[in-house]
Amino acid sequence: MALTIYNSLTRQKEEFVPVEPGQVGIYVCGPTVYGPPHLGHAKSYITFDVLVKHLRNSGLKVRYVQNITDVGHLTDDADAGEDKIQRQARIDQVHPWEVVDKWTRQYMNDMEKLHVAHPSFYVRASQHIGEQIEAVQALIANGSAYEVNGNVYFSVEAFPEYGKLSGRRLEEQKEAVRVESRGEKKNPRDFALWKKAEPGHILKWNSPWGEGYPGWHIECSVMATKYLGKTFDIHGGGLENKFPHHECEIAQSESLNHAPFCRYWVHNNMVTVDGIKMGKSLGNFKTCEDLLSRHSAEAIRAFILSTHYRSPSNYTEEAISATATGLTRLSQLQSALQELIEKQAGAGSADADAEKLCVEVEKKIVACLDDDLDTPGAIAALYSMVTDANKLLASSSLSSAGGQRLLSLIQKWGGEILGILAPAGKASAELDIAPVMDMLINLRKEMKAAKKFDVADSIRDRLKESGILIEDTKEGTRWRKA
RNA sequence: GGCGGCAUAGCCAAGUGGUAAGGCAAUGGUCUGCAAAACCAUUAUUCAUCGGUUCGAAUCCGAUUGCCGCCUCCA
Repeated sequence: MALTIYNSLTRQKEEFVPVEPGQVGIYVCGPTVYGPPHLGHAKSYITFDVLVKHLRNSGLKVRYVQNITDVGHLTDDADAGEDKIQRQARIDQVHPWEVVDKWTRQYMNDMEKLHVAHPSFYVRASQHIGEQIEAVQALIANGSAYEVNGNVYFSVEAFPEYGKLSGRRLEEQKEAVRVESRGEKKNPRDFALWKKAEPGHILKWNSPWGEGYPGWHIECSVMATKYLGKTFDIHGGGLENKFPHHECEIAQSESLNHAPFCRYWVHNNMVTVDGIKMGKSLGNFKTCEDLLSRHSAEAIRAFILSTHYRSPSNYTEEAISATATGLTRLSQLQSALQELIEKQAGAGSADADAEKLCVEVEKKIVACLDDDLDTPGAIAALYSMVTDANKLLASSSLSSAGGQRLLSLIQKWGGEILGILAPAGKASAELDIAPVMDMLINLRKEMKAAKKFDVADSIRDRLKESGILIEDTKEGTRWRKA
């Protein structure tokens, strides 16, 4: 069984074969750090988080590199516009590096809260200025680029395959672009490799062409090939980056290295809110911080992963709430299994069934993830396993060992890999309310014995109002947080 | 205008030629003093519409309608 993944470059699903057997190099476009991380970031990075975890679980050694774009870049790829970071710095009246630092930290914080594992390492555009300058020089030297007035442009006509990723034909594009936008470029589709710093521009570096800063696309080409090789396995990112960003990356890299840049292009789809594009100008974008204040990380992940990565996720409050409700079945099972394990139940006749169930479910989950990262399918497999596990549990013929087997399975896939199951028992570290709860539960038990059900119900109702649920079972009363 | 994607039950969502996964919501039942949780059962003769290919199509092809994204920064 091996991974099959949809390759945007060939527009079909392909069996994944790494350049180096047993090893995977993956590069994912990270955020430009000038504002709060939002649900769109979450979709992208949760997707690649699961991909990487799945690859590692499959026995592959993965080097996962993600960039942090901390060099401004213009709001407009033509010659107008302002550096995004600098603009934010002006608005906040701080130094650009303060903007960069603040949002880098926020990004990493949010990702950690969302159980998105750290990449193998992050790379920063600002720390690879030298390499970028060298790449631009080499491109000029081999005739792929030219300098005009301190700006350097890549000449798309020097790369006949330009457009192969996005399906845009250069000839068709020419007509569409208005002549007046051409400026000093030889071809209006030429894109900047190096920009001259206008007066007042703060984030700038010395270069053979004077003070300036690197163009938008060159950082990814340089950093990806530096750490992963001239031809590496997977390049990931959001769909909206397919053109022009990724198209330009291919043009630069392949003109420079004369080797295929990346074998598999993986693009995740977008997030909409109530059916409409999420965007700053529309004022409907959901930040991770805001979402995390109202929903668990597990619910957010489950919401994202319950839609295939190549389909758009439509955020509605109703949808994410329903997802969260569904998730309680999984955590209920986890608690029930832990209870069984603590009881140290002896050999059970259902253990063989549990083992069989685990083998089947794991096989199914792996098959789903291997099939172009079908996370909705994997979650469905996990859910139907919950029903079966509950049946085994209800049969009272499961031993602690059998319970442990089931528990390990849901913790591995639900917890570690998909990240939709919170580890149990981590709650209430601040204050141990267990003794208080014991007291209340005993009191309620006495009331029930005395047939004072109104009092017993009142205790239960009031606890519910405080966010604690009381459940009477044959083994006694238990409680949990709502 | 160019490029790409999507339309599956009240809602979310799989399905990649062999006769519609899973979740939420709802209803009935078992259990319970009553609940909760759990389990059982029911909920799409049908996959936007119209044609075509095929023994057979939600799945392939064509047309139509609607929605979304990209083409300017964006995950």
